[in-house]
Amino acid sequence: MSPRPGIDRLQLLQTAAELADRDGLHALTLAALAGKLGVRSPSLYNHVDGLTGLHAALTLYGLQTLHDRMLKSVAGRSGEDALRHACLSYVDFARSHPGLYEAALQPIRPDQQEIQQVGDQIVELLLQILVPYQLSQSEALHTVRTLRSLCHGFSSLDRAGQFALDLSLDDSLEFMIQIFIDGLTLHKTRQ
Amino acid sequence: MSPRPGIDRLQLLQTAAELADRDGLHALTLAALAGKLGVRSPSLYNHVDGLTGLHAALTLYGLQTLHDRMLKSVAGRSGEDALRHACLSYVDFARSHPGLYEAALQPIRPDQQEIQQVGDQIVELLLQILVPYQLSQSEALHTVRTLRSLCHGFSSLDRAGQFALDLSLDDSLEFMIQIFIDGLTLHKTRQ
DNA sequence: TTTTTAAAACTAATGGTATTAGTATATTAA
DNA sequence: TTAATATACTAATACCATTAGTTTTAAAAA
Repeated sequence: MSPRPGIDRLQLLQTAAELADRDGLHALTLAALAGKLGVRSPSLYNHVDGLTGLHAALTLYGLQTLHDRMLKSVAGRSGEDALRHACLSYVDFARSHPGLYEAALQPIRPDQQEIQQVGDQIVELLLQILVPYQLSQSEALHTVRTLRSLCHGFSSLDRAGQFALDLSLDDSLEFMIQIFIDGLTLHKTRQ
Repeated sequence: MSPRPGIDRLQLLQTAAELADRDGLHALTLAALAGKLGVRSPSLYNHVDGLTGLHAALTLYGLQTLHDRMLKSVAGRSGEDALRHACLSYVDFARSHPGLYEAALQPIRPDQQEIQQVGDQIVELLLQILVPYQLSQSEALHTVRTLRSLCHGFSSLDRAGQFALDLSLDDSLEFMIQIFIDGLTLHKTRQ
């Protein structure tokens, strides 16, 4: 045990995520976080390495949460069903935790290995789902990039208010997943 | 003519874009921009409405530039060829102007009509390209959302360093576009 | 040519932010 | 009861956006 309890790290991350979800990642300041935790800003430096460190911690926390959600949503499913639910859980997470999701996809530096690892876990989860499609290794990786682009692009554009038209978002999502699955199926049968 | 020339607005936007491209949008401060323009920060308030106004101006400028690039790249092309080049020019713009592109896709408020309009122009350009596919109106709009999600997601993940693996980005992009075209083709033939 | 005018530049000042240095405190372990 | 140490604190600095008020400058009017 520590000589003084201090702030719980998980509580710090959850509070930071709350602020980011409510007001946007840009509004997550050390001052605001400290205020909500009932502490002075400099005290936070005992737990995170400044604002940059807080962002990095949130990136990791967000990716871990995203991976967890996706993992649970595809448990017991396979094939198209798994693919569909992987996308749905991805988009659902981004929609329900916009600030944390934004933090999760902040640019990462090559030396941030722990973050890289969680990203790799997500890639491997998707690769696992794609096994039934019997793709070559490079094809599978291209497919994962396509899947991630689709889910991230949709989530990101939605949050940015770029889908302003009066047209169901859920229908669009179902449509695009189907286009992807059809494209992949056609690609496979052509070989 | 004005009673005093002052800073050229286009030059202001270009300089701001340069800074954003080089150091990231978050590093574009009024202080930095003023410094590069050889002027004091408060003077910028004669040209833009603070940092928020600068961001809004960059959003518009970025979207206009993106639309212009796409328009030129699909001139004289049609069908799959046009579709492919629309995606390629989109991703190319995002890659070569990361800061300006990031600004272009900042969240927009409903009252920013001029920005909305340019966004609509991009949507209409894509709808035009999709005419040969004879889609219903709602299908066409879902398709445009899919296209934009793919292009934005790919560009955004690329910039964020999420495509770390040693695998050709250009190959992934070509693969992704082909999956989309195949999926759309299959969707059409099924009706 | 001289005067007027208005936009654009400036200085000065304020408040908010991150960050660092150094000090006080509280809790565990000896 | 005391010593050690992680944590929180205050104080201070530097940078930033922003506002208010003043000065400058170039074009238009006289």
